Amino acid sequence: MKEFPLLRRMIDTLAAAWGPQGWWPAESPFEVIVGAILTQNTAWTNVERAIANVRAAGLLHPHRLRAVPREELETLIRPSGFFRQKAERLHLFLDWFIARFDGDCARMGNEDPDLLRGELLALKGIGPETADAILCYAAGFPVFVVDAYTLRLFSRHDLCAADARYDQVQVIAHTALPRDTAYLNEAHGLIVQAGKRHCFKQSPDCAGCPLGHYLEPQI
DNA sequence: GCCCAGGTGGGTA
DNA sequence: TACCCACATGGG
Repeated sequence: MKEFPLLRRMIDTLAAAWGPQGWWPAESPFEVIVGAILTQNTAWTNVERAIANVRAAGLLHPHRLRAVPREELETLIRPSGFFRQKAERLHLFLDWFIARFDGDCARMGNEDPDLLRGELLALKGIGPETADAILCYAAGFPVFVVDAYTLRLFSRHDLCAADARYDQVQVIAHTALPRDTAYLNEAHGLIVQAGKRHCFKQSPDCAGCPLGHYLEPQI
């Protein structure tokens, strides 16, 4: 495996080339949470349609969204796919979120992040990526979010095995990168951007990619 | 028509 | 632990 400092250089290279990413794409911390659940194994364009429906119905608020009947919620989020599961998951999350924080994202920031992560993971439908997205982008904790792009990029650059598990990949990021919310926030956004541009594979798409020189054949 | 997308949970060996 | 599968829509 390559040395972890490579990762720091890769992120800084992308940051210099592309500038601030303004990740996560949402207008409020609560919208981050809704998006994090709806985007599970789903293209973001479909999530946007679903969130637009929720917003248009005036339901992009914890208490109001919890009060919506299940079938109505399913109809609103249908474009994001897996709509039956996701409607249940949203309601289960909201039960906890309202009981625990009265639906106030800012109050999550006062908790111990490790304990909060454990509570989130205990909820049906909240796995490690969704939990970490909530911790970083809705609660403001310095947590790196691992996703499919991250695994592809890291394994392509020999930072981890192709079948590495979530926590292993996260440890690499937490070891190599500053434990700073703004930095880790940006790092994930840059990796998503790199993933969308197919920087994780050698192909004509890589022409002009800032990471091009990291893609030289490794002897 | 076919493959894939910013995952997760449940079942089985 | 390590697979396998269901879950559903929309775009390329």
